[in-house]
Formats: sequence, structure tokens, C-alpha cells
Amino acid sequence: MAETPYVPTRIRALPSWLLGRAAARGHRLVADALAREGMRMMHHAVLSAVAELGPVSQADLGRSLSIDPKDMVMIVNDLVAEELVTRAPDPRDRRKNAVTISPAGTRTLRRTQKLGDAANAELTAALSPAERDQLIDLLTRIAAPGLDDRCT
Amino acid sequence: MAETPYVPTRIRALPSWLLGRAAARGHRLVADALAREGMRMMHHAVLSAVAELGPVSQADLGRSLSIDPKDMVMIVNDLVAEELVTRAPDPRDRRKNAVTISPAGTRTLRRTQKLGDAANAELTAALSPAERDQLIDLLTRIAAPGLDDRCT
DNA sequence: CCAAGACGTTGGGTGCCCCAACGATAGCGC
DNA sequence: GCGCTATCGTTGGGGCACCCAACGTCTTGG
Repeated sequence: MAETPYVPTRIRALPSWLLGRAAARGHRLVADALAREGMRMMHHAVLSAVAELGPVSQADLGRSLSIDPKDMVMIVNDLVAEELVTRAPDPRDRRKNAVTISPAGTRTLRRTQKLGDAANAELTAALSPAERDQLIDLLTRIAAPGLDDRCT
Repeated sequence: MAETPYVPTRIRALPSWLLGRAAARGHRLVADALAREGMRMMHHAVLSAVAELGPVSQADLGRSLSIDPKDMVMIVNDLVAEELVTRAPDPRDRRKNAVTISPAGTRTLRRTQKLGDAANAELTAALSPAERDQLIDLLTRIAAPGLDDRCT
């Protein structure tokens, strides 16, 4: 019974289905890896974004990462509770909360980034480096349809 | 302000992140398309699998599509309620429920398959046919890590 | 000064995934 | 024949990601 009665070809050939399966595996691998540091995927992503963008509002973070404002509130709450970031009102726009990474956050981020990279390496273990780059290229063009990245 | 402050490079380069974003978009496109027939993604997948595999037990369906038995119960319940499939005890193994597609199910499947294909075409609109095939190949190898398909 | 809009926050809702348990049934060794 | 083990369908609970709607606070532009 080792031979799994495999995925019907009709469904298997659908990019949407494959994306779902691959994303599920990726999520599982990364989440399990980060769990060893008590970190969750979204929290790691936000922490990484804060580190790159510097003091930034929650709304900007949400737009950058496509995270719902509702979820962002709780993620930042958690990160603040763990003292990985600080949340202070922006003096120039008192509606905004300037989120800034802390030294402890920087240290944690260094560890979680290693774990995340390792998990992604395992995820793409079946691919050559060139194929991995191509996958990233294809996915980038699929994930953001109308929006071209202008960050160069 | 129209220029979105875009995804931090650190996160954007992670296959796991891109897979999540791309899968979310694919799910949204396909789900919206199928909703016009009152069908959900998983239901469509199960219906399609039943059509291909013929009378099949729920457990086999679950293994084929990586669907949790718990969800499978409700999916089949829904499909039975809509009279798209029939669920009858297998005389050869009375533990099993033989799920079979009905004529109405076949007709519905024809329509939903068109909708699903169209949604997938939109999903991969930014890709050339060759790139689309390559994406499918890469995703297939990523989604199923240890399991090689021998049905080639 | 007032209307429009953005920001953070709270609330509710859906879909997919995973784990644990249970009665009923089948296959196996003895 | 008789346990033992395993599978099947089913039920239950929980977590995470995603989405929509509303509200008070605050900024901005007319």
C-alpha cells in the first residue's frame, strides 16, 4: 500500500491546487522551524519587515506584507509583550504607531532568520539553485498580478 | 502615496512567503469563480476526483487529495445533499462508503471545471505557456517531497 | 471650520489544517 | 473459532490565515 492512489490528473494539473499544496508544506516547514524559537511565521515576517523598514506604522506594515489590520494589532501586541519591538505614538502624526525593533528583537531575528532560511532550503531541496531562482521569479509574477515592483 | 512601500526583500525572497501569497490569490480567484455555481474549491476537487476514480471510499479520496477525514465527511455530506454524488455502503467492505458521481454531478462538474480552468488561466496570465508548464513542474516537485510519482 | 479620509482597534465570520477519540468492521495469526 | 491489530467513517475540539464591517481618534484639504 505504499503506492498512494495518486492525485487525479485533472486536479493535479491546476496551478491553484499545486500552489495550495506547496504553500501548505512550506508553511508547515517554516512554522515548525520557527516554533523552536517560540516564533510564528507572521510574527517573524513583521519583525523582519520592521528591521528593514525602520520605524514604521502598522498600516504600512500591513500593506507591505498583505496582513489584515486586525491581525497586525495582535501580532504587534505579541511582539511588544516579548519586548522584541516597541510601539510609540508618532509625534508627527498622532494617528500612527511607530513600530521599532529592539536590540532583543534584532538578536531574535538573527536566529529566526537562520531557521527560516533552513526551512526554505528544505522546502526547495528537490530544486537546483537555478530552478529555485526561476521558481521565485515565476511566483513573484503570479503573486502580484497588476503590481510591478519598482524597488529595484 | 500610490507607490506601495513594498515587501521587504528579506521576506520577498522566501519561497515559503511567495507560495503563501500566490496560493492566497489562486484560492481567491478559483473560489470566486466557483461560487457562481454555488461550489466551493474542496467540493469541486472531490467531485472531480470521484469522476476520475469512479466509486471510491472517502478515505481514499482523503489520501488522494490530502483532505482531512473530518472535512471529507462534511464535503461528501454537502455533495450528497445537492445530489451530485451518492454514498452507499461498499458490500465488499462494509466499513467503506462507496462514493459515486451522479449524472447531475457530471453536469455540474463540466461547468465548474470550465470556471476553474478559467480562474487558473487568469492566475497564470502573466506567464507564457512554457513558463506555466515549468511552474507546474517545479511546484509538483516541491509539493510532494519524498513521494515520486511513478505514474509518468 | 468642516467634511473626507487615514489610523488603530474591536468584533464577527470562513476556510483549511491537525490531533484525538469512538463504534463498527475487516484481516491476520493462532 | 478467537483475539489482536488495523482501517473506516464519524464526531469533537483547536489553531492559523484571511476577509469584511464598524467605531473613535486624528490629520488633511477645501
